[in-house]
Amino acid sequence: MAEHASHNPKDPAVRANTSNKRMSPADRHGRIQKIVQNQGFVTIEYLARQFAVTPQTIRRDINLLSKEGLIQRFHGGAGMGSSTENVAYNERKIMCLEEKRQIAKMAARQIPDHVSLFINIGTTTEAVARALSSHRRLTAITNNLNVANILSNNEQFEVIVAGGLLRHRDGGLIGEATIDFIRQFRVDYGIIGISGIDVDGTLLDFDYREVRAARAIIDNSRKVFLVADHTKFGRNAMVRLGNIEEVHALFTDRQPTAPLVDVMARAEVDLFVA
Amino acid sequence: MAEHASHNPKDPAVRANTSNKRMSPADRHGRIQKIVQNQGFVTIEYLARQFAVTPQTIRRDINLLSKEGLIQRFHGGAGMGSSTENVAYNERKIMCLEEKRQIAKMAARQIPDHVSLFINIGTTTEAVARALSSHRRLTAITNNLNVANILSNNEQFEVIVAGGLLRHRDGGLIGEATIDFIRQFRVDYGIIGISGIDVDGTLLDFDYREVRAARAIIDNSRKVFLVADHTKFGRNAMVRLGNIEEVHALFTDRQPTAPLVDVMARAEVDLFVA
DNA sequence: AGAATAATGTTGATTATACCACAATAAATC
DNA sequence: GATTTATTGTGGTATAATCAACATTATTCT
Repeated sequence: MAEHASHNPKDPAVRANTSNKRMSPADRHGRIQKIVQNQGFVTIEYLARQFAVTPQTIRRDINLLSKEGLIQRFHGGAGMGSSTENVAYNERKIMCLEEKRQIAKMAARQIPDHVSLFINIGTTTEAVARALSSHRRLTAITNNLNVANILSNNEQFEVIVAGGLLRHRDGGLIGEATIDFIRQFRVDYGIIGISGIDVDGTLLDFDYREVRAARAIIDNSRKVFLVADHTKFGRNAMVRLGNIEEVHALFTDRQPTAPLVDVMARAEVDLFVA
Repeated sequence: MAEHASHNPKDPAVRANTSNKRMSPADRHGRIQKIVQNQGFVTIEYLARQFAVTPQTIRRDINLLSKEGLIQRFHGGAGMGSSTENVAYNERKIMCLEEKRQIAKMAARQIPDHVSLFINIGTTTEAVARALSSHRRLTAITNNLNVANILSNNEQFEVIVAGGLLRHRDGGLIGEATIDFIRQFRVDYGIIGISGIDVDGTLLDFDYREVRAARAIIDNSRKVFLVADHTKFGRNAMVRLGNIEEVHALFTDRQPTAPLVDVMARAEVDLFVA
């Protein structure tokens, strides 16, 4: 009755490659993980043939492994997670990626070697961390796990992670413990992002806990750099962080509106446009 | 008589990728190929977002490129042409990996839902974190960035990262700040790994800063679980962490030597062997 | 051995992706 | 500037992959 011969476990042509006995699920999981790591990407069909089981079983395995973060699940197959390669982080928020890269590059150029700095939460600040990769002997304190991972690739950097509650969404660390931790330091440069900048220069964000962390960074940095792409201009958010007058330089990708430029000029805030 | 000017590959790519203007198809093809080569596998959705075009356009690109044999087409995405078709089964040192999985699974079974726990540095403790993935509503404090990443995949978990100096090698957080941070909490379960266990039950490690963190975890946990594979038995390391009498349970993959079992029995340390 | 448990296979409904043909847009040529 | 050509977007439809539930088979435990 076995019409689907290709999936029949008893078919000698498709039996497991090391032994004719069915291997345990745990063994299979380990081998799947290894295959995925070697190949980069494999289809479910391929794995089903390799282990002489139905695709459904492989799907269950892959669901499990991806739940544990060991591999990444795709439609029709599985690929490497971000365990060994630092390639993939949150794929969702890579809008304006190129703009952010330009902004970050520009900001990194204004930061010398051998300095200490804060870097807080935000995709743009993450871009700055990447742009700093060829700097030398930096000491960086961050409440962003992605930034920590990026910077830790450079052996020369001393990376200090601020403790606190981990926000699942973006790897940000927040809470009272984070604030207290940040307050222990006083650094040369503070790199902060922002969710919105009002026309009068008010800096706005959505999460008050993140604002408090940013506040602590501003208060404990000798120079403060604000990085923000043009979508942040005029954008409204709930929580007030402060005013743009408090920062020393704004890095962005488009000329801000005239009123904002006026405010910045009066407060002697440097403006860098990519 | 412009015959096939549009597909001319010699046409110099003058359009910069930085501009928000739409890039030429040829440029996009080149960049897609590069991205695929770097990442190993990317989804069509991802590429569509990257280039701000519809998935359909990406599909046309991928069909073209795969027709030329430059990349390989998959359901939902594209990957590298697998130049190395050989499914070389490499080293067998995943043995330890598999054993760690077993140990971790066993330990996870002894941990209820809705509890708080410390998890410290070590590959075995990372395995425990993975094994905990289907638990519910755990609060975990860790000084291991990998553990933090693993646990943050579960939305139900409250993950607290202990601050401190980041060790590049393994993503561990160490230093005085880490100790102070850990001391702020008192949790139900402490999960610790170890580099060596002497025959008399002395727990040993290599890095004194890591030992101090583990010490703090033991002192502030109501129950302490030690996870260690059999390679740790009798292995020597420099720094003394404490004695096995201080832990409540040992999870391992092989029966320890008789003297050690005696010590554990006297101190009423539970022994779990996978 | 027999019962309990875990793992796998099977099926049909559901969802996601792919394809096709044509309309709309942008670039290029005259 | 109008026309031609290439390129991309937009539906509708086909196909593949996923999921959920249950039946079946291995495995484990007493």
